[in-house]
Amino acid sequence: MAKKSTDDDKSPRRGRRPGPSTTRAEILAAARRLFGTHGYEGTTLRSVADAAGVDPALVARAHGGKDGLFRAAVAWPWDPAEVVPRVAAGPRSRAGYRITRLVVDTWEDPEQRAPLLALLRSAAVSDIARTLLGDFIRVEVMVPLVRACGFDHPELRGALLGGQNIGMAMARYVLRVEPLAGLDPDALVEIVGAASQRLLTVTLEG
Amino acid sequence: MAKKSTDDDKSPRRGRRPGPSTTRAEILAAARRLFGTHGYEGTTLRSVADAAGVDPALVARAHGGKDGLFRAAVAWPWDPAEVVPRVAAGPRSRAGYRITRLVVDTWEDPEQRAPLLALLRSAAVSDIARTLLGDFIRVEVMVPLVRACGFDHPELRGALLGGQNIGMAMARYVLRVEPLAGLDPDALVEIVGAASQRLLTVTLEG
DNA sequence: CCTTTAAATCATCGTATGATGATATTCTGC
DNA sequence: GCAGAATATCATCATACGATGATTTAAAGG
Repeated sequence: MAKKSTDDDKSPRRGRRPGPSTTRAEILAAARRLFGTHGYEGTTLRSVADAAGVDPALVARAHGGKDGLFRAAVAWPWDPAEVVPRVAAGPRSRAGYRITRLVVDTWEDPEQRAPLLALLRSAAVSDIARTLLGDFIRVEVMVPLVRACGFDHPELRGALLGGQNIGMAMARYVLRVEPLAGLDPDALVEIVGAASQRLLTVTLEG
Repeated sequence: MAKKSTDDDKSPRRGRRPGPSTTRAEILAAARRLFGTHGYEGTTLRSVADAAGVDPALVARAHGGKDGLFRAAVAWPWDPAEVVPRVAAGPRSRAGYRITRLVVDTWEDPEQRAPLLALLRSAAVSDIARTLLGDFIRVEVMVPLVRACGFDHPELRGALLGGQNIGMAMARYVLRVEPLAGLDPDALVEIVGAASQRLLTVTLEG
């Protein structure tokens, strides 16, 4: 059936394509989508290749193997060094709401949701994901945020806040439990923000 | 190390063993351990066979394939029909604490922790796990508990509570973020219980 | 007893996965 | 304009996985 390659081509022609190449970025985008949907183990290099419309070997090499591809796919969407001081600024009595707002806004942006989902979905099996998630709480965002807001026991409160947000994300975006999954983001911030505020201010013995 | 045996090494002898067989239960125990450590995809039937000291084919068949083995491994450790009314009994002002106590007690029992870990670690990739976890919130425990305690919006509050507890478990038992991971269980109940109580009593518009 | 059923291993089968060497094409620096 | 780096596919490779048919041994039931 395939004769002349008028346009019904089936053979993608062997070497490099003319013009500037955006393939690496497309591979990354496809990987982000698939890692976010199926997690680390559930995503194969071949499925990424399919989604990106390229040869599997290219996917395997372009970012340095599957691990490298995953690392690149879950790179943090914003810079904590910039975000933490900005969110910490403001009245302490609303700090829980501001932190929750940050988390919910990030999740609600479809662009940023994929890497977070990938991280969450892979925390079970991938040491990389587990380390990144742990650092998100301990080192990058949660604990520094609590500390910057001037609350005591920043490590414990940061861990509690991190858990709170991870659980909310699991229920809303992974398990999709209704009516939580369909709840208006502002209402969600209101509710979870109040709970977070309590975690920040409740007295801790010791 | 090895028991004294005349034919001391390699050949496990072909057919059924004399005496009553506990192998099915041992396979299940090994599976629970491994699913809890590595999740669904990260656990292979061969690794379970190794851990149980048994032929892989036996593992594959004994509980009806990998799916059947997983289902058996994460069977719920207690009967919701008995537990829900018991926890619901008592003053509403302490309901959040009692619910948290139930969850923490379950997680702190090493026997019961493995299946919960397996569920949590596999929620990303396994439809079975996702369904079971969702039903835990929606149908079996959380929502019924909120309803039995007589609070309004039981679906939403149950989902929020479920998320709260899942997040706490992720941070404490999967990511093992300190000092949350090392926190005394009673102190944990005190803190998370307060947050849960708030989720039960905060006013929800609509 | 003797037949049936359950328990256990062995030997594969088909498939999928991540990786890599080989090769073809295009772009870039000099 | 040409050497070399960057892009892209093709063709495999070794490995690992879950499943299953075949066979052997022990228990159970009449």
